[in-house]
Amino acid sequence: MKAATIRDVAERADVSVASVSRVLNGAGPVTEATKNRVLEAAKALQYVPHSGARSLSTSKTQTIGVILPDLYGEFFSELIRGMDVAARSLGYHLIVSSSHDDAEEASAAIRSMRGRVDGLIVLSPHLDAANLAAGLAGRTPILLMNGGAAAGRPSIVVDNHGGAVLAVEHLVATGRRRIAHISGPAGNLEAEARLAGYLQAMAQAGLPTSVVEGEFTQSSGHAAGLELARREQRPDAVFAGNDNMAVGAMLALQDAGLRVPEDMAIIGFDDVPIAGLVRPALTTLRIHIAETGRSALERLVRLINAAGEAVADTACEIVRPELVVRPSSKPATQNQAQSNSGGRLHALADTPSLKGEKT
Amino acid sequence: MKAATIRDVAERADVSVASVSRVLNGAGPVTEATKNRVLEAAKALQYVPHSGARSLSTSKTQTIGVILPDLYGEFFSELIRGMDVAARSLGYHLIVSSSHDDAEEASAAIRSMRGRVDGLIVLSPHLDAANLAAGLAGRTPILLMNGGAAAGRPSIVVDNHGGAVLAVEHLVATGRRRIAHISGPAGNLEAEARLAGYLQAMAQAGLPTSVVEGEFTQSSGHAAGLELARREQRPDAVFAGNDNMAVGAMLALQDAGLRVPEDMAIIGFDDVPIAGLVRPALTTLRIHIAETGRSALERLVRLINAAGEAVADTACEIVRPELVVRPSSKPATQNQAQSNSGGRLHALADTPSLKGEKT
DNA sequence: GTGTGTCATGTAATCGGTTACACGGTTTTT
DNA sequence: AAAAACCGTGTAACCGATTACATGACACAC
Repeated sequence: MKAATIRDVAERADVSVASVSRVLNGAGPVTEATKNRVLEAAKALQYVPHSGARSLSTSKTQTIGVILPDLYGEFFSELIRGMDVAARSLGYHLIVSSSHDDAEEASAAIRSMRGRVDGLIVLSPHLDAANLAAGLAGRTPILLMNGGAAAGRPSIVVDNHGGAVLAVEHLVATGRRRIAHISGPAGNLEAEARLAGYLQAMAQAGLPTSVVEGEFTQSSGHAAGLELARREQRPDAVFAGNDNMAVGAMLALQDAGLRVPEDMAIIGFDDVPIAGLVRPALTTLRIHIAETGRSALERLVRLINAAGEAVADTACEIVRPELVVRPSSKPATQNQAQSNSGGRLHALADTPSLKGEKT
Repeated sequence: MKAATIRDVAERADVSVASVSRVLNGAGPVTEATKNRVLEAAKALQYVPHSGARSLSTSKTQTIGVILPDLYGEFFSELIRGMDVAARSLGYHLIVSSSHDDAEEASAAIRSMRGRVDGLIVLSPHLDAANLAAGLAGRTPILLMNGGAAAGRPSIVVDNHGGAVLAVEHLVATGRRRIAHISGPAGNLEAEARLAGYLQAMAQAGLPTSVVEGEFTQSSGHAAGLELARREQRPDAVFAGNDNMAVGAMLALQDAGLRVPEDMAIIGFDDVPIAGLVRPALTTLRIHIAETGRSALERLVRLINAAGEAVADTACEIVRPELVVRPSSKPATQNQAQSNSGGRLHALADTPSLKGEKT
C-alpha cells in the first residue's frame, strides 16, 4: 500500500487538489463544510504531506545544512546543540555533514546540498575561497565559520588571536615564565591564529617560545604532554590550542607524576563542558559554544529571509573569548602539595546557559 | 541570477534534457561528442543538480532522519558520530531532530520527515506504539532504539537490566553493601530497566535498596550526590543510571569532602568518553556508543534496500553492556589516603575504536 | 531495394505538491 | 434590472529532475 497523496485526499473528499492544499495550509478561502470533508478524508487516509514535493514547488526546504570538519569531541556537539535549539524554534531542520578531510571533499559536500537546504553554515577550515565560490553557484546563502574571514561574506569568527594573548598574559601575570604551546594542526586557520597570538604575546613579554605540534585531539595532547614532561628544561606552564588537547596533556603530566598546577599550569581554549569536570578544573577561554551556534543559525535564517534584498549582510561578527580562571592555572606559590586543594570552583554552578538541563 | 537547471544545460549544449541526465548519471548510451558538449556546458554554467527534484522523481532522498529526545551530553553526540561515519560511507545524509518533550511532539517530528528521508532511526523514549503507527503511514522504514522493544519491529535495544545487574554484582563482589541507585527520570524506559535491574540484583544479594531520583543530567547527579553524602547512614557505593549523573555525583561527593572510591565507590552506565577522563576514572558499563550508532545506520540502510521484500527484518538486536572497571570502584580496603593512587588506568589507551583520532 | 536490428537521441509523462488564473454563482450597487 | 464586486472552487502550469517509449539514422543481410 503506497502512501496517500494529495490527489487521493481530493478524490475522497470530492474536491480539487487546490482545495485540499488550501485547507491543509490554512491559506485561501474555504467553506466550513469543505474544510471538514477534507480534514476527514485526510485523517481517514492517514495523509501526511510529502515535504520533498512541497519543497520543490515552493523552493523552500525549511532545512539548513551544517558542514563540519569533524564530529569528534564536545566542541562540535555543543555547537550543533545550539543550532538545533534555534532551528527547532524557527521551524527548520538540520542536516549535518562532517569529516571532510580536504577542500575537494568539502566542496563536494556543499554541492550535494543543492536543492536540499535553504542555507549553509560552513565550518570546514580547509575550505579555500575558490572551492567555496564553486559551491556558491546556486546563490545559496552561506554563513562562514571557518576561521578565515572571507572578505565580504557573512561570517562569524572567534578572535583566536586575542584569546591566545589573554591566555599568555594570564599565565605571565600569575608568575609563569617558561610557557609552552601545544598547537593545532598546520593548515587549520583557527590553530594558526592561536599560535600567532601565543607567539606575539610571548614576544611582547620578552619570553622564549616553545611549540609542540598537536592535532586538536586528546591523544595528540597526551603525546605533547609526555614530551613536555620529559624535557630537561621543563616548562612551568602550557597553553594548549584547545580544551581537548589540554585535557590530554593534563592526564599525561599527571601520569608522569607531575602536579597541576604546582609543577605546571595548564590552560585550554573553548570551554567545552568537560573543562569544568576534570580535576583540577581547567582554566580556559570561554566561547559559549552553544550560544554561538544558536546565534549563527538565527543569523543564517535572517539571511535566507532577506535573500535578494538590497541591504546585504556581509559583516564579519567577532566572538571574543573570555578568560575563565579555574584551578589548573593557580599560581604555583599559593598551592601546596595537597592534590585537590582549595580554591576549587563549583563546577556545576559555573556552566554557561543553554545547558539543556531539565530543571 | 538564478541557478542553472538541467534545461539550461541542455539548451546550451544543444541536446535534450534526457541526454544531459544520461551524461551526468553515466546511465544510457551517449556519443563521446555529446558527452563532451554536455560536460562543457555544465561546467560553463556551474551546474549543480537539484537533489530535491531528483528525490521527487526517483523516490530516493539518500537521507536518513534521526529522532532524538535530546542533544545534550556525550551519549548522543557519540551516537550521531557513529551514524555519520556509516552514512558517509554509504552515501547518505543525516538529518537530526531533537528535543521532543512529549510523544505528540515526537510524532509530529516523525511526520514532518515524510518525503525528506528514506528511513528513520527513532530514539524517543516517550514514543508509544500508537503514535509510532500514525507516523508509519507512509511505509517509511523505521529502526527503533527507544529502549522498549516494540514487538515485531526492527529495533536495537541495550540490555539495561542485565547491565545494571552486572554493576551491582561488581560492587557487591568488591565488598560494598550499602549500595544506592541514582535513577533516571520516571517514564524513561531505559531508566526504568536499569532501576529494575538494580532492584533485582540487590534483592538477589539480600541487600536493602535505596533510590534517589535523577534526570540523567549532570546537575541532577550532583544534587543526588549531595543528598547521599549528607545521609546519616551513608552508602558505601552508588550506581548511577548513566555516566552523566555519575560524574555529577562524584564531584558532589568530592566537594563534600568524601573520597572516591575509599568512602564511596561510584559506577556509571554508557562509557561516554568523559568517563575515562575524570579522576578517579569512572567504572562503567560500556556500550560502544559510536559502534552501535554505526551498526544501527547500516542496518537501516539494509532495511531500506530490502523494502518490500519477503524476508522482513523484524529482529530485536540486543546490545549487551560490558563492565569496565576503573579506579572509581576499587575496593575500599586496597586504596589508602593518597588521592590518585595506584592502579590508574591509562585512560587514552583505554578508548573504544571509532574515536576519530587522526593518527 | 526492402527489411531488420542497433543505437543515439528526443518527447513527454511522472513524482507530489503549490498557486495564478478562470469560472460560475451570490450578493451588493446604482 | 444590469453592472460590479465578491467568493468558493476547479483547471492546469510549474518546480527540476528521471525515464519509458518513440523516432530517425545508419549498417547489414537478403
